[in-house]
Amino acid sequence: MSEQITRAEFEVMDVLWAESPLAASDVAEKLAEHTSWSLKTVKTLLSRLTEKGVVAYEPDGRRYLYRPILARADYAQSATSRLADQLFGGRAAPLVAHLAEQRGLSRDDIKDLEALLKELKRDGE
Amino acid sequence: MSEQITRAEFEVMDVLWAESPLAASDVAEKLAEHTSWSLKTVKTLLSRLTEKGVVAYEPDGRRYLYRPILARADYAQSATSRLADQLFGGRAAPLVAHLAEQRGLSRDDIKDLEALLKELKRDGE
DNA sequence: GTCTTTAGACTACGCTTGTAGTCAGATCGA
DNA sequence: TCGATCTGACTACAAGCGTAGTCTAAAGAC
Repeated sequence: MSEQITRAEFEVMDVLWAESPLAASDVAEKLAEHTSWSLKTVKTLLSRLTEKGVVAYEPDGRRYLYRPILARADYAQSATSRLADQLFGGRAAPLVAHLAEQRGLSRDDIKDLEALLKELKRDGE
Repeated sequence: MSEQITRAEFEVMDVLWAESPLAASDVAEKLAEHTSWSLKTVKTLLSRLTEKGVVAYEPDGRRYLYRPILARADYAQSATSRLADQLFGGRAAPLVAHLAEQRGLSRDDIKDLEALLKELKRDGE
């Protein structure tokens, strides 16, 4: 269902995922911290996102407040799946292996993963 | 360094990663198994990939043989990292959690991951 | 009540991407 | 040797994307 979200659009979504609803100017302000996009640009991106059905807006006086429809977790899941399918035949282990190889996993990462695995094993039985 | 590889370009790379060097017609033939791209399309994609510096070619009679310069593992690593950074703050565990939640992990996946973790722990000490 | 500001609507424009088409030279088959 | 064929080089073109600009109506400043 959900159409492609582009890089620029993702940045906007990420702001909305962190806090919503927000007016276009608020989104632009947050984005200004790490981009140099004009308010116009941000508004265009918001329009495209609403066209794509992943952001909704409601009137608030003479402006709109925007909020995500697509949840971050859903987006994360589909993006992760796509990557796993494309590159690793859908398997998780080689994916983690690549992450580990490139940057190493912290002790905490390993602990989290172990806990996760334990839980998965319990569920699987 | 490596520029963006698009979806269509990735399909071409995937063929070359599986077997190389190949002539354009061979690549097109393999791709025909799951796409309906014309030979022309495939050639355009190969040209763009060589422009991007991720594919090299050598003359072979009156045609070229293409081979990947960018290794599959390198691409996989950078794509995986990008995803992890974008969506999971660079952490592996939540990434795996998402994969697991959506599709479950097979017993083999879990075994592989456990082995990988054991190894990582050993290395870390 | 006019002037300025601010919001959204609509438009723009060059670059990238997906998907080819045309042209010209080399080669092959007869 | 002469056309058919195959290859690469170059060109095309619409849709998507990054990045705004203009137009217009409403609201606030005085």
